[in-house]
Amino acid sequence: MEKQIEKIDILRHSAAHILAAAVLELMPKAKFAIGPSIEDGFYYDFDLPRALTQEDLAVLEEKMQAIVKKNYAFERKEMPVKEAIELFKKAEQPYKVELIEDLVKNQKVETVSIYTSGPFVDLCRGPHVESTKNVDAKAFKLMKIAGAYWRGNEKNKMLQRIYGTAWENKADLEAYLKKLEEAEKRDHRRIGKELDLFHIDEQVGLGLILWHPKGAMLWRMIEDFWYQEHMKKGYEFVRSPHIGNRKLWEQSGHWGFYSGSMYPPLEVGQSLEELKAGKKVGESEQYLLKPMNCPFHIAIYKNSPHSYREFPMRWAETGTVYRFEKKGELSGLTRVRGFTQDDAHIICREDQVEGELEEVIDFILSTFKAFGFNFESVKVYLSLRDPQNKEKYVGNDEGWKFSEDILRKVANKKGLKFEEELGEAAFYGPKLDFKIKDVLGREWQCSTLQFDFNLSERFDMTFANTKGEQERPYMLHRVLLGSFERFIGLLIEHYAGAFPVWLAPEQVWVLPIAERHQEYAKKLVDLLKAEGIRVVMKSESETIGKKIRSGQIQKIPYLLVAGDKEVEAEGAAVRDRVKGDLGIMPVKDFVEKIKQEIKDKTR
RNA sequence: GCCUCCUUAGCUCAAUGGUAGAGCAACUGUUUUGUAAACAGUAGACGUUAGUUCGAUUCUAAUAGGAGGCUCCA
Repeated sequence: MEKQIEKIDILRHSAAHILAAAVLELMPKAKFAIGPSIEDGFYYDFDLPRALTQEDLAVLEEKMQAIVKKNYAFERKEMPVKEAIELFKKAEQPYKVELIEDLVKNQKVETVSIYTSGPFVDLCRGPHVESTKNVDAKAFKLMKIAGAYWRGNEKNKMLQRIYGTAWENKADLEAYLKKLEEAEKRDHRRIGKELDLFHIDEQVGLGLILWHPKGAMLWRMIEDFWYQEHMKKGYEFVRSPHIGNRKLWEQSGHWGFYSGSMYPPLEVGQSLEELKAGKKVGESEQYLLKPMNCPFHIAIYKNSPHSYREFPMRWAETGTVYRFEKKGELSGLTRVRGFTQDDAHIICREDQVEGELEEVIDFILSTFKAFGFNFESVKVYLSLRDPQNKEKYVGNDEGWKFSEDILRKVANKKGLKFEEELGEAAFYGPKLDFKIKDVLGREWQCSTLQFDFNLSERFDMTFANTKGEQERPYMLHRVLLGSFERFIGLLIEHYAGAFPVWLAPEQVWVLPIAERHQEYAKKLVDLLKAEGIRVVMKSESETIGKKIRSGQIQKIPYLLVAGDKEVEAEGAAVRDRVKGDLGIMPVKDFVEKIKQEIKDKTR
């Protein structure tokens, strides 16, 4: 079904045409590609005689405003294909000609529509606003210049893309710009620095995260929770090494499909000296840093014969994997080269698949909930095989049909609102992907539930069925968080660094007012520590106001002030991160309160 | 990897073709404090390498990192 076109999209698309008209004025030799509306704005791709600069953007904005003022009508004209091709050939617009030719080829169109606004003529399906004046000259802004490949293909020419934002009125534009500014403050890279959680060190290597004590504590809390939940759900834990023989990956098929994004093999069997001397050793072997955990779990399975009675087997591991992502693709914690998956493989019989899929979906939903992610902010995709492009996948058609159908069925049964995406499946099977948006609106895959009907074949996994015959099991691959790195990045942004008590690396600071309160403060600290609460003593010779300020900046859930009154009352003045001063509370009451909150994961 | 932009102290920022200035943080001392910044002092930086120039942090180029796109994302 076609998506309904919103009024604001029409406005944005019209703004894209106005931008193109401005570019035409600036560079009459410009060649035009495409210019759609997008979330919050629009873009237009150009092939230009020279590179655009920041100054050009300002000039183009002025030209756009002038075009708006001129009040050009957007005039639609239906035109036979031949005539349109002629028109754009004459205008030396090869990209438009190519677009029309493709429309003819793929959709068998006989006419195309052309929109004219003043001197600018464009191939366009429309619709548009009536006139350039319908676009508020004060409600759009050109944001940035970027490169983009023609038709999104790396092998094609890179065009220059101008991104803009457009709104119905000035107030909306300003609100949007303000929102961007606010989003920047929640950026996990910024908060990671402010709260001293992690850093990426040039000397260590790109995309490799160094976790500082507070960040590692956060990780620990998440991981502890993860283990607890898996125990409850009947999972067992396995562990596997960081490297493995290349043959393993050849057998799995990963080497054939994805060696390009693996770290190059380590040559093992020769010494460093021999390597330097260029000596090849006969029995040298190649080892790979593992880009995923599955072959190891399969090896564990294959170590002994299995019976149908053992199923389902649910084997989980927080396994660190390494993928050599292209440099330009790396981004903070969300796209890295070394990361720890909260992986699990479920090996089961055909009659168990559906139930297991359902249970994993429930597990995913409850996990998101535990971390405060509102499910509306999670996008779900059913990633299918592209039947046009079969060489990217293994396995037969029946297998694909069976596994795709069952995933769709279960997703529907669970009431998931999902979009289907062709060509996004793993090479060994279809999957359900759960993506969370970051502060800039980019979606990042976290959970994924993959139905694999191929690796068991490739690795010759078997079990004895009720008749004593050998049968192939099915295998589900799944992660809930995705990777700790990415998930923590998104979590930081979700909470803007103000983690709920159960996750906060430092839950309580104790702030003695004067020197004479140090001893009492120390007693408080010891008491809380004995209760398993993560507490820090702030004994610096600073004013109480200063200590409170830094506690607030560090987003510590509770600050306990200890002065004369508290010593007297054998309590602590509790300051809540959000509510402020709660007054003096008996220590026991506070311990009970915070322990309850930690247990309930409420705040 | 490709396109555009950015890189000054631990952090946030300033200035300049004639060897850099501040706030916070750090350190030392004084202060002993009542719910978002006590006072004084000390130490600390032009990403790297070339080029232009009498002289480069400033201009140019390369390189390394970073940001946003594109591509990719098992």
